[in-house]
Order: sequence, then C-alpha cells, then structure tokens
Amino acid sequence: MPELPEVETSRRGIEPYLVGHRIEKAEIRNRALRWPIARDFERRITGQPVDSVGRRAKYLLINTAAGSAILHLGMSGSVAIVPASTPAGVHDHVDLVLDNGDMLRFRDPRRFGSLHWSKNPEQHKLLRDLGPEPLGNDFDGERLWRLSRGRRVAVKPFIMNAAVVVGVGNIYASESLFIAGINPRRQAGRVSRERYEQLANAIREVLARAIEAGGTTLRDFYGSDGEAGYFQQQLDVYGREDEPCRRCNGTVRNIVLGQRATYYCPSCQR
DNA sequence: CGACACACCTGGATGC
DNA sequence: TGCATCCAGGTGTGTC
Repeated sequence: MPELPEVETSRRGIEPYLVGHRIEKAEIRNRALRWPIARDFERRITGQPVDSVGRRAKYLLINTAAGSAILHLGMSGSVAIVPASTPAGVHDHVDLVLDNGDMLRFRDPRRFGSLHWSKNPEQHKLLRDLGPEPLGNDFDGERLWRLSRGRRVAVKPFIMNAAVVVGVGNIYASESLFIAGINPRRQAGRVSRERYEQLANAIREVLARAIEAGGTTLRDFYGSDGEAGYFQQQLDVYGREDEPCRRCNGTVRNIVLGQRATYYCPSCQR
C-alpha cells in the first residue's frame, strides 16, 4: 500500500517508540524478501540503541551509531509496534525486539519489500543515485523542465522516475497531473516550463495533504497494523473510472501507461 | 543514454 | 461452493 505519505506516516508512527531504546534481538523468520536479508543483519543491529528514524524516498532508515537498517515496504509491507509476546502471523517476517518489552514488527505478504544494513546509508547502492525529495528544497519545476528536454517518454512515467524526483507513486502521479491539468500521456519533452512549475507545486501539495491525512491516525498507531487512513475521499481521479470529474463533470478515464493503471479527465487534462 | 518490458509474490475481487 | 482469472499502491534489472 505504501506510497510516500504512508511511509512518512509510518516513520512518524514508529519513531517515538524506537528512539532511545536498544535493540535486544532481531528475529527473522523469512529472509526471502525482494533481496535475501544478509546473514549478518542480526549481528549488526543487535545491541544498538536507536538514535533516530529517517526516511529517504520510500526507504525507512533506522539509525544507530553503528549504522542503519534500510527498510523498504514494497507494495504490501507495513510496520507496527506491538508487545514482544505477540504471536507472529505467516507474513510477519521480521521483529526488532526492544529493551522495553515492545518490538517493531515488519509484515509483508507479497515480500516485495527489503531490509539491508549499511554503515553509510546515503552511499548505499539503493539510495545514492536517487533524485531529490519532493518536499525538499532541491525539487522544483525548473528541474522537471530541464531534465525533460528531449525526452519522449510520457510525462506520467517521467515524474515516477526516481532519478527525476523520488516518492511520486502511481496514485499521486495521477492525482498531481490532474491538479496541474496535464494529460498523463503527453510527452515529457513537450510540457512547458510554466506547466512544470504548476506540476511541481501540485506534487508538493498532494503529498503534503496526504501526509497530513495520514497523521490523523497516528495516535492509534501503537498496536495497529500501521496502515494509515488512506486519504481515499480526497482522491480526484485515482480509482474513479467512469465517475464524474469533480471539476468539469466529464467522465474520468482509466488507461494503461507504462503498464500501470492511469486515471485522468480527458477534458481537464491536455 | 533512453525507453520499455519484465520480474519478484500473495491475496482479494470478480466472473463463470 | 469451487475454480480460474485478473488486478494491486514498487522498483531494480535486462534488452534493444
């Protein structure tokens, strides 16, 4: 389920329960995630107090003085803080047991997620070539415009390219293109600089709003499965095939672009 | 380099 | 009810 707002909501949810606590034990029941969990992972993390919980793109970073656990939730992953005695379900692959009787539990039915250990996570292979954070200062319309010159790929897969900007997943790609009034199939190189400014603003706005919406469930995070309220009622086009466009009352269409479901309003988005 | 198809895996919804 | 089929919010990799 996780797009960037869900990952950020998870980060905020777990951080207060981890910071300042020592990881007494790492229990791994299934190492076969997208990449096998390295055999020395337990040894690396055991005994380390957690300094902070960060996020880079959709990767969660559990930071300690000795290094960081790099956790990706994939398509179906979630984290939760539960009492250490909680029985594990079939898809509960990893527990990080804390010194206070709680633990961080990672669950991932589809096992598209991943877990690595790195002494220097920013330089890790999975992170080092990533583009800027959409809510940070290095992302703006000028960057989208500059990187898109001469590119024939459709604008939707272009903004989902993590080398361009991270964290724009399939839902929010459709949503931000609707807000900016850009047809998702338009060639990236044929979008004007002005419209890229609007698109960058739309991406920031929709992600920030979704994080706020996720934040409303944070107080229930303890013991939950970590899946924040989904922001469903605020979606303009995603999942609304054949329903009326909220802006023009036309019909929202569903097409496939880059093998991904894509929703848009043909009359509002050109 | 850019564009694109494909791979990984399970569960839920849908249709017959 | 049972079974087949389709679809899913991610992203690294391989090929052309």
